[in-house]
Amino acid sequence: MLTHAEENYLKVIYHLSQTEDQGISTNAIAQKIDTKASSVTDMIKKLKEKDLITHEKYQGVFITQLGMYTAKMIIRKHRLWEVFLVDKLHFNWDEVHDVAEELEHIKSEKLINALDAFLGFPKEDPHGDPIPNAKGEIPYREKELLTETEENNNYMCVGVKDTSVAFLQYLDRQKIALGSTFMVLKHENFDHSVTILFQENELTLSKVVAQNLFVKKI
Amino acid sequence: MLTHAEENYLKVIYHLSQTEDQGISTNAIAQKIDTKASSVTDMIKKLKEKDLITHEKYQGVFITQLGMYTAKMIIRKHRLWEVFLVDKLHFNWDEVHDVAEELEHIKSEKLINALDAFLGFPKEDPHGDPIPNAKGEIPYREKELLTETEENNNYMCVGVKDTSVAFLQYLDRQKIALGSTFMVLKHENFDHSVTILFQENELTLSKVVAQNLFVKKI
DNA sequence: AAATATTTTTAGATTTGTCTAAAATTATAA
DNA sequence: TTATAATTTTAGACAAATCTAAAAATATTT
Repeated sequence: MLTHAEENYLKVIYHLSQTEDQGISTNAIAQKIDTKASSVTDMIKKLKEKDLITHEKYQGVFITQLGMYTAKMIIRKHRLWEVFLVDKLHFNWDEVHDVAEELEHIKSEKLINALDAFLGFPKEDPHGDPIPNAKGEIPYREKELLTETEENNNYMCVGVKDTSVAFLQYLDRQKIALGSTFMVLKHENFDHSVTILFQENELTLSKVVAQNLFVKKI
Repeated sequence: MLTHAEENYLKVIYHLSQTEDQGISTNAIAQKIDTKASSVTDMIKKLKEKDLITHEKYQGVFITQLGMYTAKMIIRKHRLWEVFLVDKLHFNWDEVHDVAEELEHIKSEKLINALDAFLGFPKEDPHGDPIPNAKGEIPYREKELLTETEENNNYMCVGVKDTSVAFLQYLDRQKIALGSTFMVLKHENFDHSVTILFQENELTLSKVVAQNLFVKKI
């Protein structure tokens, strides 16, 4: 059984491992958890002791199979609770993160599987991120960044890379939500902005925005 | 902001205060929390510092107005989550306590009020205990113990005093649930058992059972 | 009312998770 | 390739919540 702190570290190590085939550095973890490197070193010892990660002094952290499965169960809980908050309690997608960070630590397999069924076995959370199933399998969904799209093709918005309140509220103001469809009109070479035809209007999205919107060709 | 431990102590002190107009003794708290008296003394200092209780050395604990309100908000959360588990996730009434003990510590006023609305502003939890509203008001419901009833009158089961798994499963086996109706046939003087006419059968309930069943005359 | 028992508090220790400051190691640069 | 910089670990400290053992206060009993 893991403490809340151990679960939070493990989740961060899992996410960092997704885009890193080297060992994860102590500093990288410290930065994500917003803590000091010395605290991370201490926690590394505890997670290693529980066979969730491997670690040699000064060599970075690798997550084990057990660690990956455990992390995916935490992520499963987080994302299912987010769906609950949005679908059932009518939270906005920018309001769910902090509450889900607390709810993800509730320890009851029966609870989370019953919640999954109650929600209709959703495949994605309110930000378009995939929800691991009870076995730890993560459903694949085709998607690409708006920056990678082709002009004069139609796309549907299927996810956000940045899930910050600021970005989500920006999208709300532009009336862009998951499921929104549009045509890509022009990739501007100069500033890498993307102009789309959305709800009968031309809308220009900056590079930063385009780099954080996942879309799918339709 | 309170820690989980502080909330658990406060809840226990609140419950003990309901049936005690003296100060609550250190030992009484220790017994309920299943901890040592010395640990209780330490925690008393913390709760006193936060103005949730008053306490003079060796004199027992009294809960303050702030303490009562705070405790009722925790109980509100506990009972609303129990309703959610039973009504929405189809938990049995004997399976909800431990999970609700965890869920009651989730800190979000918006969450708990949205949950209240989602559940249709229930007045009672799955054991018939009243749910404080957002202001801390506790709805009153007429009820008496089965031991106090009159022969040849009709009653409805409206709550349980003992919420242990053993008692709840016993009631399940007898097919007695909240809302069940029956006629009280006989109070047996010898052993204080109560015989009822329930679903066309005579059923004799022991003194222990009758002392823990809340009913209402219909 | 003094002796005994019980309750409560204090003192000091332990575990978890954090910190600062210093030491050890690795990486970078002149 | 040595000097410098950055990273990582260790050492020691602290707060929260717990414990045991002993001391202090209160309650009970003869």
